[in-house]
Amino acid sequence: MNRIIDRNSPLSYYYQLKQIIIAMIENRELKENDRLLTEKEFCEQYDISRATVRQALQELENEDYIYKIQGKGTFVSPKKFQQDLLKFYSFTDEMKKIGKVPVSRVLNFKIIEPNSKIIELLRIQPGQQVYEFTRLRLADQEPMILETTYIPYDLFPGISKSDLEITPLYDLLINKYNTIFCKAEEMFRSTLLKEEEAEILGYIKGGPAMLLERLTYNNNQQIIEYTKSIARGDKFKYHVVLQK
Amino acid sequence: MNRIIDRNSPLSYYYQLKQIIIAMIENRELKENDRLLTEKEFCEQYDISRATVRQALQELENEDYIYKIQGKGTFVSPKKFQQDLLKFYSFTDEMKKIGKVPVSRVLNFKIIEPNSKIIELLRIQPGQQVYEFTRLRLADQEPMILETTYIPYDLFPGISKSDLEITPLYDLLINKYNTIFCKAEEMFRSTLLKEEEAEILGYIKGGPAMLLERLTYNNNQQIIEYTKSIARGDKFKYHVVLQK
DNA sequence: AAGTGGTCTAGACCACGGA
DNA sequence: CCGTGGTCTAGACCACTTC
Repeated sequence: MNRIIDRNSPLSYYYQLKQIIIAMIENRELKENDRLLTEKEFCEQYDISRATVRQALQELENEDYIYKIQGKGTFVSPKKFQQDLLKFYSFTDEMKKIGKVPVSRVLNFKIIEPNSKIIELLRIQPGQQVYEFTRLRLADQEPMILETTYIPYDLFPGISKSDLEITPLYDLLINKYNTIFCKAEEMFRSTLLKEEEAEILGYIKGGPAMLLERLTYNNNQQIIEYTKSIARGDKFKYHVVLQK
Repeated sequence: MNRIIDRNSPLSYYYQLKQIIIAMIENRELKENDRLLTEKEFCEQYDISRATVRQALQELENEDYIYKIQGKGTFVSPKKFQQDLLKFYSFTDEMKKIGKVPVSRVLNFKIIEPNSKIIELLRIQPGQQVYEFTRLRLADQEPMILETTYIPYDLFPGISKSDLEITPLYDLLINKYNTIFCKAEEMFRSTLLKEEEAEILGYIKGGPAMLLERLTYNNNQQIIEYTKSIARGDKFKYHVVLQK
């Protein structure tokens, strides 16, 4: 990435400036809430007019890369969408919200050669290894959800069972592996509890249950996680708000 | 709404122009895909500079009120979110997508004094009447979903059973009553089919089912619909994508 | 008072679409 | 070709924050 405006480029100046600033944010040269150059400084440094600088900054603000405070300056946005996305799926937060104490037990932790269904879902090559682990989520010591997760080994080498027991999965991927979550896809179906599921969840065989499948993507559009969950139908509900 | 820029107003010119244009769109003086004045014409008509006009139009484009086509002009956006919102819930569209023929049968149509649960959900006053009707949705003649809907009578006086049989509900509310859909809230749970539900849906008692509840809001934040649905668990799945 | 972003002007040239 | 929106300049004054 050239850190100057190319006067012969077919790309507009404001667009080139945007790309320069985005690159600095994604390279971590600029971190969350860091202050950018002032508009005047951008004008001088890149020898462009203030209107051009303002167009670049305005678009970056619209795209949530930065925020502006009059009289103070322009700053790098915290990654709010990623937070929202994770909050959306956070068993821990949801349970705390309704005053329950969340606990997660790792029942099973393996590194395996996946079957063809998992290979297809994770979009990996045959022969690539994946983590497979099953977690039981409890609220106030009552079993709620049984989750089995598949994660490509190559993307996150060196995760151990004890990592999972200590640290929430998403915290691990974000902090240890610098992962950025960009997209998630989730599917719900109703089903009936099988005997072994009923036993683990402490509920009756044939009881109502929600079957959830989740695919999570990073900022390179790679699939970083596939999780299949069984949630107790008497305890679990799903709420969506759609608003402009 | 004054259709001139007030030079003494504390409001900025571009903001005043935005409000003028929004008012024209919401008054239906400008309809979907109508062309607006050109930027030059706005400059002349309101005696402001082109940069000011462009700021107003840029923000309106960001807010999806308008779209611009270089060389052609600026146009009023179709109400895409409303379409998306409805598409999201449109049984008809979903079935067509997978090549099934959707049919809807109105099993029951009444105007009632609602019970306290419905009064609370619809946020109406005791004594106000509501429509209550039950529809069975079929795909290729196979029963899929059983929906019971409650709608405040006062907001939409004069709906008849035959209206519902002829016209999709949302088309009726949009076109006959000029309703604008702004927000919807939906809740899912797993449950087991009761005997009478199983009979209507042509499935086994105790079979898996999805219980859906939906609240729909108009642009005045009034609740215009509460629907409780039972969907066959073996036929129905729900898919969500979250993306920045 | 000095420095920041917010608004606004008057003017220029370019790229695209249509007659 | 002309009219449209797209980009860019150089400069002005205002409102807000900090010192």
